[in-house]
Amino acid sequence: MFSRACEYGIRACIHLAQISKEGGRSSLKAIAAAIDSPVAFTAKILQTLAREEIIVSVKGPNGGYEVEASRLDVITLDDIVDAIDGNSIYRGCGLGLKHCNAKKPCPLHFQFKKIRDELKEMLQSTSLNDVATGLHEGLAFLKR
Amino acid sequence: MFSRACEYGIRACIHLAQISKEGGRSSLKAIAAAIDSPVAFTAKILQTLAREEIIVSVKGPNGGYEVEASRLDVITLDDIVDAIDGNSIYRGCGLGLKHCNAKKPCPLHFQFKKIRDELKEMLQSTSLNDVATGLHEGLAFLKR
DNA sequence: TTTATATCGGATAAATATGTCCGACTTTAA
DNA sequence: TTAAAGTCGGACATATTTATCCGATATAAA
Ligand code: FES
Ligand code: FES
Repeated sequence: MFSRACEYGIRACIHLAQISKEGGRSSLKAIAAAIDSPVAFTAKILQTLAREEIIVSVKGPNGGYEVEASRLDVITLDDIVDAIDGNSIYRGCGLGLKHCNAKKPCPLHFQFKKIRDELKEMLQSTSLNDVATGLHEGLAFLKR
Repeated sequence: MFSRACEYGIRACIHLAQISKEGGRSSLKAIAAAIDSPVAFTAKILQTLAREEIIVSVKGPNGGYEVEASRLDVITLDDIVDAIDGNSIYRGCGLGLKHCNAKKPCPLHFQFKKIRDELKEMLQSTSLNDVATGLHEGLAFLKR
């Protein structure tokens, strides 16, 4: 579905959302530990997310990463996926034709479209705030 | 969604379904041309599909590959995906946790499950016969 | 001003997926 | 019986993704 980088990115953002909600901040190491991901690789992904202005990086002692509390409701999963994996989920064809194209569809175009639209809707309508809640209550997990 | 190999595999099977329906047979070269895929790589995939008894390989002159006409209704897209990509679409977690597990779900488990179940239903309920029809009528394409 | 703590970013390495090559084998038809 | 057409499968090559390393840079606190 998503690249590994994107999976780490989403998990990192969810973790950060939870921390940021309480006014906190999380360092690279802490994030990697929280989501059980390779530290250096996670750093790259966080840099990308910071460049795309989804998260904020703070250098120096007591530094780390955070999400602006006021934007927790605004940032959606789709923003994260788009920043890391681009729009290939939407533009790509399920059978690997150059681009998905309803004018010259692959034999599964309409079946794929239905599912993809649902995925799109889900990603676009789910904010970081939405998803950080269950986590805090111990109902969901970012590592196992 | 699927690996490239799986995309080629599905496209090859759809092409073969169309040919086999008319009692024909298609050679490796012809298949690769029909679905616009690299010949040698396609050979590997067809070998896998033949080993899994989804398609039949016929050696020698006038040989090639075919699908038993009587099984066109029985073989589903899910069979093909399973033969090439395995069950990772179903067993894997959307956020990359070891396995999808409702007892200790990731924060997006229920959202993912819904979409995945729909995909599963689609793949399991679509036979080669279903999908080869529109193709024959020029309503769908295997390359572009 | 110094020191410790962090991120930044470029180079590199390892792993996986994709793609190629070629000799061996099988089968049909001449 | 021989030649041609085709698949089989192992070894090899390339591309992409994932992961690591390390020096440079920024910043807060002592
Ligand atoms: S053309 Fe294949 S999914 Fe749209
Ligand atoms: S646990 Fe993540 S999708 Fe089920």
